[in-house]
Amino acid sequence: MATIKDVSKLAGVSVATVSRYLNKNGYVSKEAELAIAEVIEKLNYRPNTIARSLAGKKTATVGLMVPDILNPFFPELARAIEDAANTYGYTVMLCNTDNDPAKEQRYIETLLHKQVDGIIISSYTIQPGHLSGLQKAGIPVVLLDNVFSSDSVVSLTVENKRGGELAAEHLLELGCRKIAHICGPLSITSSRDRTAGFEAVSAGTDWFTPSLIGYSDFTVSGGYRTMKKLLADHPDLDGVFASNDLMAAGALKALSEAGRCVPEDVKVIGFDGIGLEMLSPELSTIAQPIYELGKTAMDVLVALIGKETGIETDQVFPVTLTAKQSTVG
Amino acid sequence: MATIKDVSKLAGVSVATVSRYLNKNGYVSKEAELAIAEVIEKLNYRPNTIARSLAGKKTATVGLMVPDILNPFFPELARAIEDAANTYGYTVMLCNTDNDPAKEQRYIETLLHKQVDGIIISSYTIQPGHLSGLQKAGIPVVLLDNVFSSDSVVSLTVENKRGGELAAEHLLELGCRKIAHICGPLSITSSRDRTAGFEAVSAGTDWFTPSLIGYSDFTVSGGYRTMKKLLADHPDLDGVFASNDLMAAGALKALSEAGRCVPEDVKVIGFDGIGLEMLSPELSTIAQPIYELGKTAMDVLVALIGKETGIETDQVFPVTLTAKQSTVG
DNA sequence: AAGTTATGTGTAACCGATTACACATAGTTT
DNA sequence: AAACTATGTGTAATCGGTTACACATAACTT
Repeated sequence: MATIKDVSKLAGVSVATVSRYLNKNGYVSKEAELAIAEVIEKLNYRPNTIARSLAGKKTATVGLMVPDILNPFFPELARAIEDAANTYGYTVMLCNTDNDPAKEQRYIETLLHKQVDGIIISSYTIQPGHLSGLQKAGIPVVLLDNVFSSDSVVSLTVENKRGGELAAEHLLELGCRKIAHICGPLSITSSRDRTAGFEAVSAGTDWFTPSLIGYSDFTVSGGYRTMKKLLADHPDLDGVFASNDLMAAGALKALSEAGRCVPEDVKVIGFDGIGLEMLSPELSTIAQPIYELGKTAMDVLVALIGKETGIETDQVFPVTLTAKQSTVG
Repeated sequence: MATIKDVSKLAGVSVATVSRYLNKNGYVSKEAELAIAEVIEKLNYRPNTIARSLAGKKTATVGLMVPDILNPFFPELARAIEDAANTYGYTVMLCNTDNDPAKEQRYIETLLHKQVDGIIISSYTIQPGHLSGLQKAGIPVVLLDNVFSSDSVVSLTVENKRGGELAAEHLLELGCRKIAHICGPLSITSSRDRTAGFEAVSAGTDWFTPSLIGYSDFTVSGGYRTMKKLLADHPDLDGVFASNDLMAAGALKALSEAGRCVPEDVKVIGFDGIGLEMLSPELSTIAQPIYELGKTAMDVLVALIGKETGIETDQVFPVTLTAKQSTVG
């Protein structure tokens, strides 16, 4: 593989001039430019990224840490981030953390020593203290769905509480008079907020009782089990709001097995807006702008890497009601 | 961040000795060892991966190219590969190619210049010629689901044809007497093989006719549309084999909308074995050992990177029938 | 006792880029 | 005409490691 030296020799200039040409900084004469361009073409020369990183301190690589790429929410996010990264000339390193703080720490260390230019973290378990190594090294971080303000850490979230309200309101408007709620892990802020939104709307109604809230874990099987229990306790329920789409899908399955028709007997709405087009009936949901979240995360990260100032440290994105067959038939 | 020089100075030895200590090659005395270990601990020193790569030609990074991480097959693969990579101390760069040869080429170039140690490619469109740059640079490649023998390129596939046979046999054994087939893109070898397996079993029967085969595209909506058409042409069909699980899920949806009960009226089986636990009824499938495929891909890649010899260039993995509600109730 | 072999260490070249600095020349100001 | 400024280029240090090679000493061989 050709090096910058080969190019400089063949083009009859110094490596400095070639480097200036490549990076478009400093002066380079028209003649030199042409000569270099020609040689580069001829040798099919591409600068060695590793050497460039060592000298220039930039790797054009970002880390993406997600709990588990198997959860369909994260491929959507990853895809958006990868697309955006691509347009900026960045490459993405994928890290599955399993929400295991030890694994998270190991990956942060690894990414730190691989000198990624920035990191996007989606994690329920991360704590401000875990990021101190990155802060010290001046590596920018964008946090998804986990807010803790701090310099050089930007957080992106959605209107989780408003989403919970929207879901409850939607079911009420459709005539539901006994709405159950499958809530996610209480350790997760956004999960708590969604439930809070639901409660804000339901708590005042005559049908509401705390046992209509079933606690679950954001998985399909968890939603399935919790739905079964709710059905046993409240056979007359006519609406269900699950704090994420996977649990909602599990609820649909439990309802179908129990012989309930959706949406005729029971209306179901989820949260997230992941593309679960295989479901029948199709799932109504409170959709997050997942692609936009991912893209913005990357945009912001690139801005931080470029030491731009005036970046909002906390951005909250709107959610939108997407009514499908599971509520409106 | 501390460098090897800092360590060598504080420990009172040369950088060479520290390097030998770090890489466990060459001789290092007990005293030196202890002194170095102590200093490393004290400075919390970690070797700079970039510098190490530049000098040592190894980046401990591998590229993973997949068509689209949004297709649930690929997160499963990615997860397996990432887990395996992790145990070897490798990091994974994720690339979505969209089966676009130009994008593929760009990514190969990028990975080449980022000097990844190896690449795992899952692609329907890749051609032997596209890999010549990698071959020339001596970067090992493992190909998934796309066979073309060549040195330093290992291919991993599954018994696609046998899977098609298994699916057809399974439906026949369950009493189906008119089985439709939703086949995938004919441009994809494994897709053709699955269909060939189905045909091998069905072609001899009295009910078989070519119009029972519907052509589709490996997506949920494609499976849905094709199922509708098949139902219109053959209202009396009582079994469906789809060449992948996504199309099978689409078929289930179409059947449900058409008022057909699965598996009572129609039995459905897919192919792949991706975890579609949200479906009701749960989907029977011809399962590929996806996790094992991914893990093996990484194992083989590491072996190739280590210049091990005697690696089988073509490995074919078995498939297994997983009977669930969509065929056996 | 001389010749090997094993052990241990340091110097300096090298990987392939970037960039500070020195220097030269041409074009503008005063 | 002297003094600047803008343009253009090359030398060499630097990034932070690895490793070939030279050299020294200790431990075995015969």
